[in-house]
Amino acid sequence: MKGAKISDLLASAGAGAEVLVFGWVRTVRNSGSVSFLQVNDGSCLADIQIVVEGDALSLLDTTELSTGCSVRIDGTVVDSLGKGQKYEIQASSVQIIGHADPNDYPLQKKRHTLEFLRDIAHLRPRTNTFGAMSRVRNAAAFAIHTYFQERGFQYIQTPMITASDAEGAGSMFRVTTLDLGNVPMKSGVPDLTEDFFGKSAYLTVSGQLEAEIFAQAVSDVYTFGPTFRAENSNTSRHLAEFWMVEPEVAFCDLSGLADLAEDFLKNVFGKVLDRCPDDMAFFNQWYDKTALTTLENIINSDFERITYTDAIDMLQKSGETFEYPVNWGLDLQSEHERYLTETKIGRPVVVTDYPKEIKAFYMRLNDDDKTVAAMDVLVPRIGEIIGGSQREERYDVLTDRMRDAGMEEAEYWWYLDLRKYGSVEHAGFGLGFERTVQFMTGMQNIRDVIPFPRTPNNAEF
RNA sequence: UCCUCGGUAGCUCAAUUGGCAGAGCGAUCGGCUGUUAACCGAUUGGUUCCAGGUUCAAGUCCUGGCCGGGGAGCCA
Repeated sequence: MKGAKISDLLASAGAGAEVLVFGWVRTVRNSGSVSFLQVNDGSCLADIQIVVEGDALSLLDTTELSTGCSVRIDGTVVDSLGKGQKYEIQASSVQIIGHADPNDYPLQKKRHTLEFLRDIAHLRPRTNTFGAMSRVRNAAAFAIHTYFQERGFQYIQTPMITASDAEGAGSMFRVTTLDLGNVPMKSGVPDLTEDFFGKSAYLTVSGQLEAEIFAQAVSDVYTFGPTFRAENSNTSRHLAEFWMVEPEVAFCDLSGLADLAEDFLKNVFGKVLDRCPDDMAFFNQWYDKTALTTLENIINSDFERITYTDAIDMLQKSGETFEYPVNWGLDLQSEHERYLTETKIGRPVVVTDYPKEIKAFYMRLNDDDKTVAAMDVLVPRIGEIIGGSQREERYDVLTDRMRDAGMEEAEYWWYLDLRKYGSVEHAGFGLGFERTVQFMTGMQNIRDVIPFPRTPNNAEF
């Protein structure tokens, strides 16, 4: 006999149904001849209350029952006599499956700090916060796939190991099978021809270049997978391993890409609100009182679109004093982005057409010869949630840009081939999945929106 | 990597000018006829992050290190 999910049981089973439930005990309350257990199985935020009395109680050693135990409950759904829940289960039997010694089980019947829970990442999914996080992440991932699948985008699995070491900014993790205690040397440097791939290999920082290959064959594609950055970043918004969504669209310009980004974000936010109302209400109550209204406002309003040049103008006329200078040609700092999206405009902003000097080589050069068709989607509190561009599809312009960037053309022969054979305009962006979840839930630290965060000096679990 | 704040009981925190290291929660035991982070009573709790130094005396001051929070840069 298979147990019922508590979520199904609370939603559909009426009083009188005989049920079997498996889960973990959250709290035990003993009161005279009756004991109350709250049991959670992770299917929903709510616990189900188990009432144990009479024969069921006399057969149970309540001193063995404690927070963290796994249990099997046989019983009947009844209308609750108490306040706080509609239904409860009148147990006919309670079996302890696995004990959790209360003397050393770390999770207590009280709130813990997020910092403490990070140290016990193997147990934190049993808390309300991380149960809710797991469900929201799941709903968001599903919404992302659904969004693209319903619009004819193909899901492309791009490689995690790459041999090109200049895909863009950012340090990469080296992948090697060489014995670090005994590296083969040749002319005083490591002989990488002895390594697994015969040359340097790294963990990918983006699936974009490979996604472009498929976009220029099957038109609309996206990737959704892990991405790695070896930067020594210690902030609430950075991870060494994170998940990135990268749509790449053929026959699409920057304006079309901005339309896609806006529609996509609104759609995903809407689906998560729809699918996880209890979890989102929980985050709204405990972590960010504005989370729900912010998301609803975004869904129902248009994103502001401004050029980089407009943004510089706004910042210079703002009357604000910034720590970093604002001048055309300089990149926007976090404080500038936050001023624009939080103070000046008050909703998501798409900033486009940045100076070519501060953006990547593959971004399409505009007719002014000074700017490129890049876009960043900025949202309050997080800053950049999406970075994207129309790609340079003109062979000569692209090779000029690569030369300016000091890149070796030969290493990108296949990327250049795409511009030689049936080249088309195309565009794509990268969305940080964890930043999206962080934004939706109002969680302050990105380490609390991924199951097992990888950051400098931390790869436990 | 830089700036800044912090590290005291299982957890969350207090400890005045350098002068006996504490509270709440948890846990344990007992009580309570339906509880909602149950409640009431008692008990239990310490390498004050580590290594040096100053001092009659260091949780507190000094030096070095480790770890964590917040901010910055890099970016998603």
